[in-house]
Amino acid sequence: MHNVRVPAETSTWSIAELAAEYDVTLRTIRFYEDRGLLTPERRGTVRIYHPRDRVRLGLILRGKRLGFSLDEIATIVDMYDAEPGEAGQLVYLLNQITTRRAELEQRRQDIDETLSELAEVEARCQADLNTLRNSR
Amino acid sequence: MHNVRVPAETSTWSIAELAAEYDVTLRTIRFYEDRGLLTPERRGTVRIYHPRDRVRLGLILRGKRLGFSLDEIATIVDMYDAEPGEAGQLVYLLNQITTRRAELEQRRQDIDETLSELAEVEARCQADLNTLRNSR
DNA sequence: CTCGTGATTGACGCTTACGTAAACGTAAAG
DNA sequence: CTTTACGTTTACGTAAGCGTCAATCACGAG
Repeated sequence: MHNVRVPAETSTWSIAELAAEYDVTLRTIRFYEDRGLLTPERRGTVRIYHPRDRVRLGLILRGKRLGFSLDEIATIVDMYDAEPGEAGQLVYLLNQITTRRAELEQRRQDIDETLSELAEVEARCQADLNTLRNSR
Repeated sequence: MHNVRVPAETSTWSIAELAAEYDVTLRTIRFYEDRGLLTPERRGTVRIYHPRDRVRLGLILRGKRLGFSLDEIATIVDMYDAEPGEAGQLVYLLNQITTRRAELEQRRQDIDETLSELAEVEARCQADLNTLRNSR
């Protein structure tokens, strides 16, 4: 038997478990740590990932899907668990948010345009297919 | 005076004009040609860009904003001016469209999630700022 | 003719985001 | 004890997407 462990309290993950869950390689996860995006606990030399790390990995991958660079993703993700801090920090954060929001809205517009254009192409294809079928 | 040319019929552009309009470098435009994304006319050795090329450049840059690779962009952009062709081609195109649509809708969902989370962070920031102001 | 402007083709460099060994440690199972 | 599974660091390799010279034409103005 394969010794299917059902840990009493799995609020931590190994690097392999996280990799499997998000379908990335170990290399990728270690690389993100190298870039300061993840900071897992160390038990000896072994990495232990906590819920916080898991959430951040999800955010990182979503950022990637949106076409942000890892540097950009770093500033975005760090906004999520920023300490209250002083007024200057807060104002900086608010400005960052405004900037990112503008970018995201631009992207959404790009998506909507592309989707409607794809719909046109699709309609043309369907029409051409029908023409082919009728001329047979 | 700077000899502001107002050509009687500007349905073509130089590489510099296109670069200025889309705010990219000449190198970038030539690179896209190298990758088969643009195919300008040649007058001697000089590149002449027609409306078709201009449109394609716009599509390419939009694709980049959406985080697609140049290879992916190539297949997308080529769908736009695909010849009617035979049934197999049309079916292939329709499948491509389905795939791209799914990707785009995933991205839009990513964007919406990110936007609403940014709104939360923003609210927290504003609240913290108010707290700071009141405790002064 | 000469100069300035704008174009061309190499060709090498650089950053990002990992892939891919190589060489090694550790702990449980057989 | 040896194997197996899983983890580690170090380090070189690579593909994409341009940046950045350098050397060279072509042409209109003066």
